[in-house]
Order: sequence, then structure tokens, then C-alpha cells
Amino acid sequence: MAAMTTGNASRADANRRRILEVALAELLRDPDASMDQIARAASVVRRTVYGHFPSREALISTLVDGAVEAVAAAHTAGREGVADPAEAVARATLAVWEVADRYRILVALAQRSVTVQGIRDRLAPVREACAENLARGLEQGVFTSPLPPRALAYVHEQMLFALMDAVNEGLLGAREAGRSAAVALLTTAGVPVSQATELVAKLSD
Amino acid sequence: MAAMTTGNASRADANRRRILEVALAELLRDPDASMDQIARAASVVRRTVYGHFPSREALISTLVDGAVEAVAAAHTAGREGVADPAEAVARATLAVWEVADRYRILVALAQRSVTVQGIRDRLAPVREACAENLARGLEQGVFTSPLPPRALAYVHEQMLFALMDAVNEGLLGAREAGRSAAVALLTTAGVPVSQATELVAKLSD
DNA sequence: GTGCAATTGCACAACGATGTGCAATGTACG
DNA sequence: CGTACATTGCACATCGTTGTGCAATTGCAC
Repeated sequence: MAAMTTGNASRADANRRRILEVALAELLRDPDASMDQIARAASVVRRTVYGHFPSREALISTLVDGAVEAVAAAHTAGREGVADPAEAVARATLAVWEVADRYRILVALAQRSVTVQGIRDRLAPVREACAENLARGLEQGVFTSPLPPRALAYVHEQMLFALMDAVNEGLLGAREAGRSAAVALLTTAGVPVSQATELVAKLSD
Repeated sequence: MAAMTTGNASRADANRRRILEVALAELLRDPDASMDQIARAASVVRRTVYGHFPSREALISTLVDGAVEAVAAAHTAGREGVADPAEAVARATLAVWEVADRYRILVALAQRSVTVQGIRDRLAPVREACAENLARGLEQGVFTSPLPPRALAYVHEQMLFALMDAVNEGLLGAREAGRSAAVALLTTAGVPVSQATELVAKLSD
């Protein structure tokens, strides 16, 4: 039985993976890319795509699920057992960036696509966790920002998207982008630049 | 001849304006809103919309042109004859926000729509002006950010979009949003919160 | 090579959207 | 009232996309 699953299922699985991968890139270029465009880009016939995913929606859904799950996992993992809000932000940012860099393309898609709502919704818990942490920091005086926690969390999320896009467009080196992002988020929250830089440097060695 | 243009051209012009206005809102809700949806929302028949705008593209183009033009004008006007980079950022932000608040909906659209590229392109000069100012500030030490000027300008632009969206979603009061935005941008650039708050307060009275 | 599953290459129906044509209707203005 | 123009309510052709059906073909494994 177990051996039976190998057949030319290997080819099928490889195709499935490749379709998902290519769809990511293709949907970035054009959020309304048709199934045909995606299929062609994956060197496959449209009919084959429907063989793996029953509908366009199902395909995109699979895509989004994977990315969101990975990002959320990284985010929570990055700040488990961290008391200091500033350090939490820094760690979480660095952790998310790690994964996000792989999904950078999709996250860029998140800004434009019609799927935005779906992604936003699924990302809501993460954003809420951020907001809580920011609220603590604001109470403690670690953060000083005129923005309310929820709005600040929102801005942080968008800043990450913006920075990923900046990398995509070559305005920022992919190498240092992670640390830069962390510093930028902390700075926006109201942590002095010098302090933020120091903290991030300490964490990324 | 001049008197001849009044006829029921008044109704026509009113319709035209209303269509544009409603299209703004409708395209926000769904960037792929059909001409029929827009027409219905404007209490008009689809055919009438085509009477004013030869194609969907033309309508959107008109929309974008108006908004971008207004924003660009406000931006340059807001910082003419201002030497201090920080003050320039503050003034420009406040000025842009003034207009943008009216176009808030469309700017939110700018993030998602297929039209993104077009808007980005047309907004490029403004972004470039921002970058120059930021570069000056970074040289002078008024700003301290790990990000290069271009990337910082990019982030600033996206932050404005994010803040407008935040207002749209009720996370931020429309009242104080303008000042908050200005402070947030300055803070992100590396200006200490207290200083930024003070500067913005001084400018908005 | 034989078998099995995936893939291919068509064909097809169903939709929804765009843009146009035209006659009928409505409405302001002199 | 009559003229002029905007709007309406259809009808229509066209196009692109989605999702499905089915026979032919390809490729992997044993």
C-alpha cells in the first residue's frame, strides 16, 4: 500500500508543487491571472491544473493557507517567553522576515489581489497578538507613539509588506532587509533609533 | 454659445460628477466592479455611463488623474520654501492628508486594484521629491534611519496608505489622523517622538 | 512489455462583462 | 409648443474565463 503510492504519483506531486510555486509568481504579476496563464507558466495544460485543484478559488486558497500558516507560526515562535515588548517586536519581526522572504512574492500579492480580504481575515489573529504586545509596551512607556495599538499594529503589518515590496523592487538589499525592517518597526513604535539598532544587532548574531 | 451650454447640460454634468464620485466608492469595495455595478450605484443605466466615458479604462483614468494631481499639488505646495527637512516632511504630510482625506477611498483602492502600476508610476515624481528631502535630512543628521532614502520614501508612501485604510476601518479617528500620520512618518524617519509631536503641534494650529 | 495513473488535447456549455446601435422617453429652455 | 439634448431600455455581437467530459497519449514501475 505504502509502496503503491509511489507510481507516477511522484510526477503528480511534483507537478502539484510546481503549479503552486509558479502560481505564486504568476499571481503576483497579475492578481487576475487566468488558470490558463498559470498552467502555461507551469508548463502544463489547463486541464491538468483542474486535475489538482477543483477550482481557481481552491488553488488560491491552498496558496494562502500555506503562507499564512507559516508566517503565523514564525511570528508566535519568535516571541515565545519574551517579556520585554521591544524585544518581542524585534524577535517576531526577524522571525517573520525569515519565512516571509520565501513568501515575499505572495505577500506582495496580498496588497493588491482580490484575495486581500481573505488574507487580511486570516492574518487577523496575528495582528491582534501584535496589538496586545504593543499595548503593553505603550503602557510601560517602552513605546511612545501617538497611534492607538490597533492602528499601530496595522501600520506595522503594512510596513512589512512595503519593505518586502521594496526588496522586490531593488530599493533594499535582501541581506540586511530583515534587520532594517526590525529597526524600522521599533522606531515607528517610538523606540529611539540607537536603542533599536543595538537591540536588533544583539539579537541577530 | 456660452448660454447654450446651459441646457440640460447641468443635469449631464451633475450626473458625470456623481458617476465619478460613486465609482470611487464602488471601486474601493471591489476593484473589479463592473460598469453595471457602478452605474446602478450612481442610479443610472449602464448605457449612460458609456455616454460620459467611452470605456471603463477612461473612467478609471479620469478618476486617477484627478486624485494624483490633487495630491501632488498639495505635496509640493505644502513644503515650498521650507528648509528644515523635518518640517518639510511634517508640512507635506499634513497638506497631503488634507486632500487625501477626500480621496481616501481611492488611495485605498490604489493598494489593491490592477491600476496599481498606473498610480505608482504617476506618483513616482512625488516619491522622488520625498526621497531627496529624506536624503538631505539623513545627511544633516536630522533623520536617523537604517533605511536608504528611496526605501524610506517608499515606506512613507505605504504608511500613508495604511493610515488611510486604518481610518476607513475605524481604527483611527479621522480628526486626529492627519497629525498622527505626520508624527508617525517623522518618527519612522528617526525623529524622536517628543520632538516630532512638538513640531507637528506647532504647525497645525 | 504490460498495466496504471497522470497528462494531454480537444470540445463544449454557461457566464459575465464590454462596447455599440437605435428608437422611445424625459426634461429644460426659448 | 417645439427644439435640443440627456437619458433610458432594450437588443446585439464579441470576448475571455470557468469548469467539465472524454478519448488518446505519455511516462513510471514492476
